[in-house]
Amino acid sequence: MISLKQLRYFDLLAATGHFGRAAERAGVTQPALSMQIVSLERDLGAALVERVASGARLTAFGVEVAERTRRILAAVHDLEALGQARGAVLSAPLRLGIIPSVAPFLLPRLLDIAARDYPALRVSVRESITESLVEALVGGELDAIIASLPLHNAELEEEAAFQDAFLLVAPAGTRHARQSPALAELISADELLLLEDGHCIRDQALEVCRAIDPRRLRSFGATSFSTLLQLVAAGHGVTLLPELALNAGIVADERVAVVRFAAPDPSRTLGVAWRRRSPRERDFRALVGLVREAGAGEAA
Amino acid sequence: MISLKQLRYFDLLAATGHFGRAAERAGVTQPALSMQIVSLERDLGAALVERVASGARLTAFGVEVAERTRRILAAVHDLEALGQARGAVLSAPLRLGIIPSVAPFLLPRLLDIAARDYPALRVSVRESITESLVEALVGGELDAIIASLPLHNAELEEEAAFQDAFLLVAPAGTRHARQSPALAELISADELLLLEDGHCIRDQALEVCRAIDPRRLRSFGATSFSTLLQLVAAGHGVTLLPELALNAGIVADERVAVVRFAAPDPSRTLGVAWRRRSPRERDFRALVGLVREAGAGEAA
DNA sequence: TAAAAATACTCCATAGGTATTTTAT
DNA sequence: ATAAAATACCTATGGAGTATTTTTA
Repeated sequence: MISLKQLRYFDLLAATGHFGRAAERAGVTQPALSMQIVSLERDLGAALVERVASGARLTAFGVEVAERTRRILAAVHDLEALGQARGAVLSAPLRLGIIPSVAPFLLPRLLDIAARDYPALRVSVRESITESLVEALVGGELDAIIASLPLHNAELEEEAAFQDAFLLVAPAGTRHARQSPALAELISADELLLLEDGHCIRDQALEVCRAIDPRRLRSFGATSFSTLLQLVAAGHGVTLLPELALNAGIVADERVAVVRFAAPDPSRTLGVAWRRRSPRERDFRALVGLVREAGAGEAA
Repeated sequence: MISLKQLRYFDLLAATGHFGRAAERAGVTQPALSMQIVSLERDLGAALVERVASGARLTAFGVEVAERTRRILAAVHDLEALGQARGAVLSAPLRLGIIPSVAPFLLPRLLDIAARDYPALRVSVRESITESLVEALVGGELDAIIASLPLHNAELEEEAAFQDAFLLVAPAGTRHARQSPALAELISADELLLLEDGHCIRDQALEVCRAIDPRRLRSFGATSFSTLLQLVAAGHGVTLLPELALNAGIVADERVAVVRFAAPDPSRTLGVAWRRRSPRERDFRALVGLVREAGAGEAA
């Protein structure tokens, strides 16, 4: 009969790939963990890991079991949180994920507002691209994430906080800088500068510039807006910048001009997502309010 | 620390409402089960049941925990099934749900076909309305259900098997019986006879007869097509019958006429649904094939 | 008063610890 | 030869059994 102990140990083993380190993180000795893994393999009727000299390597079956294990442990985690959820709103520690194109501009104000309204709240933040945030969220490593919505994931629930418009940033004096309102159709593939692959804002920008064939883009991608702005200032092309970033004052270079697109101006929806049936839904809805206030504050 | 043992016992307690009977079903003594429930309550920090003279009554918190518990146990059940899933297709016992408006006409042929193609398969069937089938499916009591799709449930995956057309059944000689092709708009609320509330086919029939205000319907509802047909034969009104039922030969009364609607004739989609990430997806897709064959056989 | 659950206690299965051996590179 | 996991063996926690008491309608 399968036990949660087996699953907890196996989850750590899958994460570390090493019996000894998994045991250490579980707070037990290596043989204790080994025995539970063996018993889990017996219960499931197949090997979960391949024992190699460097440690443990998941079998294909093990990968499948590890994923299910994470979901089960996340559900148990939520069940345990259910008891505590009946305390004050946003009082329990919050493990928050946030995408890189938002984090530097929203987090400072968000944390200020949170500290003001919910002084007891302790927030730990992970910054990463949407894909890995969603994975961590579903796997129970995070409680909620701030990202561009919708995420199209049936296991998640989400609520929009505010709209973030895209603005065109071009070298001062060029035709794009004079254009008003800017037309996304006029941007060509060889002048558009974007963040590297994986950033949702890259895909969104390409969505805005429908005429561009993604394969014709320059192959490199920047890792930050600052880099992009430096490239634009040096005359290497144009880029799209979310209003959120602009309002945070990251454009302070006379060599670049910022142009608003014609209405309806392209924008993305920023908001909060969490696991369906998380007992902390009340917390997360309150968080949406904070994000909205932080976003509005930046936009003001 | 929460254990599956606690959850398994609590699930039985929630189902029986009685410590003694839950213990019996768990195969342990009453004190053993009681202690696990107490320890679960301690872990969750609140009472799950109210101890009354007649047994145990779930608290509001307990109801919430019971629902989560069922989901967790279903996920664990699926995990355990993962090991066995690598046997032959449709070889493990199948707990199948099926709606009443389909069961009597499809099941005989379906079971014949299954016995022919998968002699090792053991099927246990539960017949009930969609709502309770879905609940049982999500809770892990059933492996798959045959129902009218789509079910609009994010936790389920589904595949259509075949279309089942609606036919009009009217007393022979009346205007409806002469009408060809039949017009759903000509049916009035006081002559339409339907199954009782909860049967999906009732809602589907009302969907077909858009002009009818459901509140103006006769308040009673029949519990079977046979009853409906008797009523129609006796001249009490008309009803809609799925082609599946007709082909099973349940209309053998000269006093009633069956009329096909004009193209595009109204129909419902029948198919199979199962829990997302069930390891037996391969089984269920094979089942869809059987259902399709059984449905086509009836339609021939 | 009767049915049901909690408590008291006893026992044993098993999880986990330490020490050691086996395995793989 | 070395790191890692399995095995052997011992201990102790706690899950489960029986007997009994307490609770509640």
